[in-house]
Amino acid sequence: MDIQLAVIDDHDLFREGLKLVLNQVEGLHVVYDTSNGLRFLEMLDQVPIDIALMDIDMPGINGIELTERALLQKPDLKVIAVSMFSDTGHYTQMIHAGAKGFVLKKASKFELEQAIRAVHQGGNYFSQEILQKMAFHYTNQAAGCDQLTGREIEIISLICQGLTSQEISERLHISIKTVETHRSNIFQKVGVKNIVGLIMWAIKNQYYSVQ
Amino acid sequence: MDIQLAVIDDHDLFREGLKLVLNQVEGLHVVYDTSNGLRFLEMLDQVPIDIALMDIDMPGINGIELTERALLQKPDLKVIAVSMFSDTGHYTQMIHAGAKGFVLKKASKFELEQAIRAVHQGGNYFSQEILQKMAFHYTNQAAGCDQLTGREIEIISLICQGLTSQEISERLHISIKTVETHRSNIFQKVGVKNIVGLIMWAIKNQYYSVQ
DNA sequence: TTGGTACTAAGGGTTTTCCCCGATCTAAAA
DNA sequence: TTTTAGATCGGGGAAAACCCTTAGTACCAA
Repeated sequence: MDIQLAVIDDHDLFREGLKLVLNQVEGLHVVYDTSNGLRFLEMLDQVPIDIALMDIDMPGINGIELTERALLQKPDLKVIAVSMFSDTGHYTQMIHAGAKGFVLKKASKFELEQAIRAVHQGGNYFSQEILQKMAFHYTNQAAGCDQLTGREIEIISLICQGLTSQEISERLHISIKTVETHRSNIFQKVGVKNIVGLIMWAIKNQYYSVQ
Repeated sequence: MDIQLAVIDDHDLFREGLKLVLNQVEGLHVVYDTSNGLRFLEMLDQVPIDIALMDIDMPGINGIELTERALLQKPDLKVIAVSMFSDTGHYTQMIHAGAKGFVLKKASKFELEQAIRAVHQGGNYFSQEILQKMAFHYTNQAAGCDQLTGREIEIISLICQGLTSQEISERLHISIKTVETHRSNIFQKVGVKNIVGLIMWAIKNQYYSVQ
């Protein structure tokens, strides 16, 4: 019996190509594909799907929320994230949502096949780049505090508004050194190396909106 | 006679899929594909290629420099950018380099086919999203604000990607002092006081896309 | 009571940003 | 031919960002 796959990705060209690539592989079969996450949820009970290959950044409902809702609806579904980005914000949220694998879009078809087979047999698969970031965060961090604290989120917002550390310290009536400490902690947690990366991360993860 | 296509993209999965999708289309034939820009330049004289479908963001030599060098080597080659991003920095540089078309990776295969046929007949093709941004900038520049030069737009794009002035100077093979001068001029023209303001401005005015 | 987490703070360092200033070269435009 | 705009490069300096380490306090929960 073939492994029954679904592809959820709003990029038509990529989705179309992925379907062709995977159907060429012995033992794999793409039985459903869509650009629309909500439509996927509707079809989930009607089409027999083993593994869903899911993009994260999509308009409307994103891959993280979609994974959560899909697993609530069908707990034995397996989800593999197939994403453009390997940043911490993306993969931690995806893992937390219940994804069993994370493969980058720049992967080869062999790697993707490997991920599918591993997850189908009840295992996990994470691409090398993700594993390295995990290891980095694991070793460089005092165990597991991956989530941002309230104060940190507050400071992210102020940084995104263009305030300097000096200005933030005045606004919050704390020392500039405290602000700098928070800043460093945020960079580490989020996995970026400077303010530009932080802003991009914050916008991507909706910690800050541009409009 | 089929239209002979080449695909240059470092994302294996996407390139593989694109090849399959295009070869399904009547009258199109992918005769060469690679993830390596320099190898493409070597093959350019040996394989008969009408149109190159080129990614922009690639490790090593990027799509912009690659387009310039390919057109120098084979002036009758036609280049269509197939990019993830539709920001001004990307498409202005690509047009300047000599690309005849610009299609997003989230396009449908029908749109890509349309672009290929238009360019093959000596025309241009730019996706709707690009055209709208062009119009947006055209009208906004008519409304009086200082106009940015090509180099300045290029540098805005690199700043938004998180590169320091040092890194930008290395990427563009110019002095760090030159980068700093451009930076100051950009701040003055745009009317912001630091890098955070610039990034917010760039995103708001669609000089850079977050996703 | 002990341990973990969050928030606070500081020292002391390097790197980068940001802001002056002036300057040369080239190509296009007037 | 002269002017102008764009790109290039430099010195010097103040401010801000960034990095690493250590540490006190308060609070909550096991």
